[in-house]
Amino acid sequence: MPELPEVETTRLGITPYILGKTLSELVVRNPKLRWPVDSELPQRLARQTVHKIERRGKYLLLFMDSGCALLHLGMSGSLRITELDDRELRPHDHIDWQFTDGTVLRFNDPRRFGALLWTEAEPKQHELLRQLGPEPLDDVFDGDYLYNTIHKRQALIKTVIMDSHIVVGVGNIYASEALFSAAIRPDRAAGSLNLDDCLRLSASIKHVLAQAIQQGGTTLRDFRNPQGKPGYFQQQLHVYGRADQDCHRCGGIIEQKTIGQRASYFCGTCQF
DNA sequence: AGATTCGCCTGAGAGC
DNA sequence: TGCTCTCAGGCGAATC
Repeated sequence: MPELPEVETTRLGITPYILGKTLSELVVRNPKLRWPVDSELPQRLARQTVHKIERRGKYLLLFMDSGCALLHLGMSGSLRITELDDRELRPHDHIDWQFTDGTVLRFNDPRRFGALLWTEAEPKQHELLRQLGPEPLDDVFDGDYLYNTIHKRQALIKTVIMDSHIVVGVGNIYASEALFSAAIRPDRAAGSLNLDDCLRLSASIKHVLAQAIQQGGTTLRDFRNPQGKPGYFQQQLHVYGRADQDCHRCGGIIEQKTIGQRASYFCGTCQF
């Protein structure tokens, strides 16, 4: 389930293989993703070159000659690098980016919550990106920002830090981990956090995400980087998926609770 | 406006 | 073995 670190790992993984390369053909085997892939996209993209690959939140931005492709992995999507003579399609290999040198970027997405969109305008003005909050690793995301943004909110803090309008890229796994790291219970009202709480929490979010990127992301079931290697961050998860196990910090028992219809994990002893 | 719920999907795992 | 049921989850849309 790709969150920001997995998307960033993917970006870093594909960049050396496709940057500066020219697309010979975009093959769309199944256009039925979260939004249908524009049937004219293959024709439009043919012979265009990849000039830059950026990330905004969990969106990958592939800057081409006449516009920008927005790629979202949803929750089960992945990209892998292969070659044109690789005829062994796996189930759910929906899209191939075939480049003139024989390199293929292959998009696989069993649950089809992912997306491939195209914009010829400034991509950050795109409907889906315009509303997004700051990048968690940017300096503008800090304790002051967090406090000012959430101190009147009644919603639960875990729900709020997962809201992409507040800050992008914090999914279910890292939300639990960051709150553990900051010693804040996930079911506190966001507005009950004081400035010091917000300083710790913003720092924890940055720390957890940066660590996860460094480890190549988290592999729970099936995440692989574009070269097929798993991530290693799951080896240092403190609470996620550890219900009834002992707390690494205080020896208490990790609890599981549904918050905002999502499984949440925390230590009731050392998170307040 | 903010909070909450829904819907899109399929694979994995549990239970029978 | 094989069927059915439940759960997982990003996030926009719809609803309260």
